[in-house]
Amino acid sequence: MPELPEVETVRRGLEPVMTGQLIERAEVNRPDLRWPLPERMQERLIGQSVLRLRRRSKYVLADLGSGETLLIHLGMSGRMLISGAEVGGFYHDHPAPEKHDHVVLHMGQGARITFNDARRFGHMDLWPTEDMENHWLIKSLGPEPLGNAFDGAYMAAALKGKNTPIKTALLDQRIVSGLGNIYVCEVLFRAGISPKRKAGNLSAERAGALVPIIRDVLQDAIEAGGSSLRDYRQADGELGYFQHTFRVYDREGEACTRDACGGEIKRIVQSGRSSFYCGTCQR
DNA sequence: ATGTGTTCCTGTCCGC
DNA sequence: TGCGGACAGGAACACA
Repeated sequence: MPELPEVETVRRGLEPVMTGQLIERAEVNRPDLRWPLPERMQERLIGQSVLRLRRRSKYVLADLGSGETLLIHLGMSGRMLISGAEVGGFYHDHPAPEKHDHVVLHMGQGARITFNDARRFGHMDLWPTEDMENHWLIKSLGPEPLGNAFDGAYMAAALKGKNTPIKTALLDQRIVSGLGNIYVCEVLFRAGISPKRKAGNLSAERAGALVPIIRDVLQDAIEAGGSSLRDYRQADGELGYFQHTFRVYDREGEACTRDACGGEIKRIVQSGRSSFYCGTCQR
């Protein structure tokens, strides 16, 4: 699930129970996530205050009073659960422990944050705050799609000469960071560009036109996530999963929703991932 | 340097 | 109802 909008929703949901609060205790049930968790993680977390919660690409970054930053990546199946606190105006009691609860943070005021990740593609790390941009997972990330450095000129230059399909290029976090499989499909649909088109074959105009579309798609999804946080009425305090309707993703065989198109949504596999697109209006 | 395929894990769903 | 295979929102890594 977690692409940039979901990660941002998780960050916003964690903010009230983390920012300005103390980590009183940390449980590590399984240290072997995608990579081993950092040495002495519990000790380095215990007693630390959370100064601020940030997001870079699909990473949540919690700056601690110790001068270290806790990096959180959700991978494919990572979930964050808040309990012992109000979420969206509703108090969520502590649930029974579940199978893949790998890390549990016990915060001040009795709140608890549980990181659950069945596939264990997620990760956590601790790294000096001042050196965060040099963290090995962060340093080669491309620009933030919602930031100022990401503009039409940049996009055109980044795609120029690329032989790879545009679908693959937009998934490449070095080109632009934060998009995943779902939102790349949605972006290409809105742009009317076939996922099979070679990135370098796009005109500078069409490449540049991707920028406001990418921003809109992400912004819309973040807003949908925000409203799901506001109206939190689910049984648990799980963050980041919100019902969002997609125009093409997972709609193989359905009719294209673009006015007067009448095409059919197709699915192909590109570099091992499904691409959904309209064969008629995406060129 | 680039582009492509494989790999890490578990869970779910679909057809036989 | 069981079983095998495909597939899942990520991304590093090994290889041509």
